[in-house]
Amino acid sequence: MLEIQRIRTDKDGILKGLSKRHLHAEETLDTIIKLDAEWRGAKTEMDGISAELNQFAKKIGDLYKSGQTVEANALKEKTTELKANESTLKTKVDSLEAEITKLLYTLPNVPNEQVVAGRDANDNETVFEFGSTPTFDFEALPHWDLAKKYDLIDFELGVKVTGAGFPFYRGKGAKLQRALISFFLEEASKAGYEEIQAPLMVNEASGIGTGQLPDKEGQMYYMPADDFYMIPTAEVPLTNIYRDVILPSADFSIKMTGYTPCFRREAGSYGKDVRGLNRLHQFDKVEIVRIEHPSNTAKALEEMMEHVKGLLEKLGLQFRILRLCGGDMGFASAMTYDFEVYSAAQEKWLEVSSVSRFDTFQANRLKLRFKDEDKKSQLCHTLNGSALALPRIVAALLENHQTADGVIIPEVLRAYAGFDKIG
RNA sequence: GGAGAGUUGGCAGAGUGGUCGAUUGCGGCGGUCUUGAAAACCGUUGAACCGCGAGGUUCCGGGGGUUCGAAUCCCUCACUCUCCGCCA
Repeated sequence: MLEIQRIRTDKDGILKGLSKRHLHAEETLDTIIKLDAEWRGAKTEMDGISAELNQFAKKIGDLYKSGQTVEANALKEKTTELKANESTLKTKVDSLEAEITKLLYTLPNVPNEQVVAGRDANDNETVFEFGSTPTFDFEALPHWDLAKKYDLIDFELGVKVTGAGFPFYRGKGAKLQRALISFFLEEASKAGYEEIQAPLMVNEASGIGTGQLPDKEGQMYYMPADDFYMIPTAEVPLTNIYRDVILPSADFSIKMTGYTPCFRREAGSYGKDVRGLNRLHQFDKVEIVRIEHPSNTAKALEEMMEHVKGLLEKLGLQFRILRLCGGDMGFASAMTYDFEVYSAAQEKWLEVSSVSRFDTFQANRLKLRFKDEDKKSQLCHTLNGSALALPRIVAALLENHQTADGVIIPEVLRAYAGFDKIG
């Protein structure tokens, strides 16, 4: 959520930023500014009346105590009208507040100055490339065929037991999952992230804190009996640890990592885009989350990208990094880098990680602040990224490291997996 | 699932209608003393909003009500804890 203060003072800057998302927010901003002015007027007036009423109450109390009942009763009558005015104003203030908040919720984050304008994925900028496309002297199979051939993943069984998008992993497939999770968590620990096991369901306040709610309910599984949401990413529970927290000094840098299954209801999409592991309702992911002083955000983002790069290099996967254009960025993001791995057998790029800075957008909703040198509360910055999401990594590993007689497991995974080849 | 008890400032914990944004202790910060530290002593220490400022308003789990006046009384919702039951 954008800060109202910022809208008051930097409307043009915000408009310019949002236009990179192809969002024309002038009308919304003007409405907010107008409502805010009304709100401040009504609030000031109401506060004045409250102050007056407080004075009366004090006087009446004193009069009663000194036995001057008649005078006290006379004063009481004077309060009636004031109370009515106060009540009217309160209604007005409350409804203005609600209206403003509702509008604020509709505005996405303002893109960073480095972000280019653009409409969709076609306008993203490639900022880094690594590796080369493997070539095969036999007919390379897509991962869903490899998964079947080596009995690694059973999609049909998932349909039977749960539904589409909930696969079973078995044998070496299951062990490969576990190996990847362990590898990712270990690497994150080595990089200084605290490993955390988080709940897989969260309450409504947490959903609002990180921006999934309101409005995007449909993307999450919801348990009405208990009013819980299944997490779409570990970002939600990890970041919400710091909801309503004021860090005591400006000297902090919080680095967390966690493995969780992630649950996405998703919508739309069909055909080969959702085939196999490309898009699932439940998948595994190791997430990294950082909470930083605003002056450290750029550096933190850089470090997170280096971390993810390192993982992909160690797995021997060809990848590229895209800086998303305004139109392709998530609602809460100020800047996002997507990591895509090339799938040789599918001949397409698969998104395996998304590293973003949110600046104060989440912190404002979370009320996550720190005390600066002047003991003033200031909003922190939040960042997060996948390091990494498993399914498409598995797809790429199977497809890119396949040979005519099996799939070679990357060196770094062998100790975790307990085998060096599938098949 | 059954029964009961709670929810107050970073923490602990007072406070049953006005002098309460709230006693006290711990912790934090500043100081005195000390070569330095500890101890002791003194002072200080919640958040949000409106206002150029002076200052004002709001917040004692959330919401509503009674009253001139509510942390305190009433209603309602949520959550937590204890005991019993069930259970990984």
